[in-house]
Amino acid sequence: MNTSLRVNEVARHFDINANTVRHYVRIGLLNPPKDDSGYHRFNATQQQRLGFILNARELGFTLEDIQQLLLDAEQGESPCPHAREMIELRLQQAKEKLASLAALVERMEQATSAWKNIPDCEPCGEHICHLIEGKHHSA
Amino acid sequence: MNTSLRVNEVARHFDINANTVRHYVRIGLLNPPKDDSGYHRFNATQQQRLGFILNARELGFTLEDIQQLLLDAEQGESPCPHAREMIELRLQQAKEKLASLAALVERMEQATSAWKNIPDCEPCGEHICHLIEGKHHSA
DNA sequence: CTTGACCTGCGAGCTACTCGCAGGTTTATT
DNA sequence: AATAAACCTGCGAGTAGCTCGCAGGTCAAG
Repeated sequence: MNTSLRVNEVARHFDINANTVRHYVRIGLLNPPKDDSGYHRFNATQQQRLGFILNARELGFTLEDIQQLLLDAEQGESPCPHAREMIELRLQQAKEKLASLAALVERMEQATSAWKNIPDCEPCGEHICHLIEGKHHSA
Repeated sequence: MNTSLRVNEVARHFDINANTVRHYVRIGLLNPPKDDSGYHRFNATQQQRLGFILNARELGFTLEDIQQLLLDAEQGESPCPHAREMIELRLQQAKEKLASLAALVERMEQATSAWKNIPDCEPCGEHICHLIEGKHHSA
């Protein structure tokens, strides 16, 4: 666990894209020191940080949220209160998104179903595509 | 219907943000001619186009999809075959997104529920946030 | 000492807007 | 007619979270 990995190695270890790791470094979520060749080196602390980031991401936190939690911990404060607040907000947002996405799927299914009984339109200059412009999804 | 509206007027008419209209102009979805003062003017054709765009958007087509459909119609071909193909793909993608989002909401709800019985952690240097790093969401 | 495989950080691009801004247009007031 | 205020314009840049491409650096083998 005291090994110091390079970007590609740590990415393989966590089974993620190396570019994702580079992205987290770029935006400051990770701060791996550089070696003599100028390559980023991920020690145990940075590896733990990355593990934390991936866990938090799985729970719907944004990268900015995660940055805040890491900052809390660095400054010796418990990140838990923030985590509890944040997940409540993110959960609510996720539910809203879920609802609107479900509504979209519903609209799409109704449209495809209705389109089965409608022939293709010939371009007549009056409409662009009567399938899409039709009234069948406004009722 | 033969009125020629400016950006803000047409936006109000369709109840959308004027910047959205400008965006569509910028990416070429709309091609309103300019008047003597250099302002975009939306005639009946452009207004119909915008209406079509909004309808298609409601059905889950991407702006690129919509561009293709408009191109079909401009070239005198029926856009319907493309529309049928596209909506099938977009529907499938929307369903996948819906499933993963539902799974996320499920994980978040389980986590918040589990966290109710766990006190805040004090920073001890061993972990970053035991709520997030805990095993309760990997089981 | 050179070939080649592998790796690096960084710039730019992706979706569909949304915001801010310098500056042009129009209208009301002096 | 001049001017100030209100309104509107197009365009540059920013948003989330990656993902890709690329010029160039590193390193072991021959």
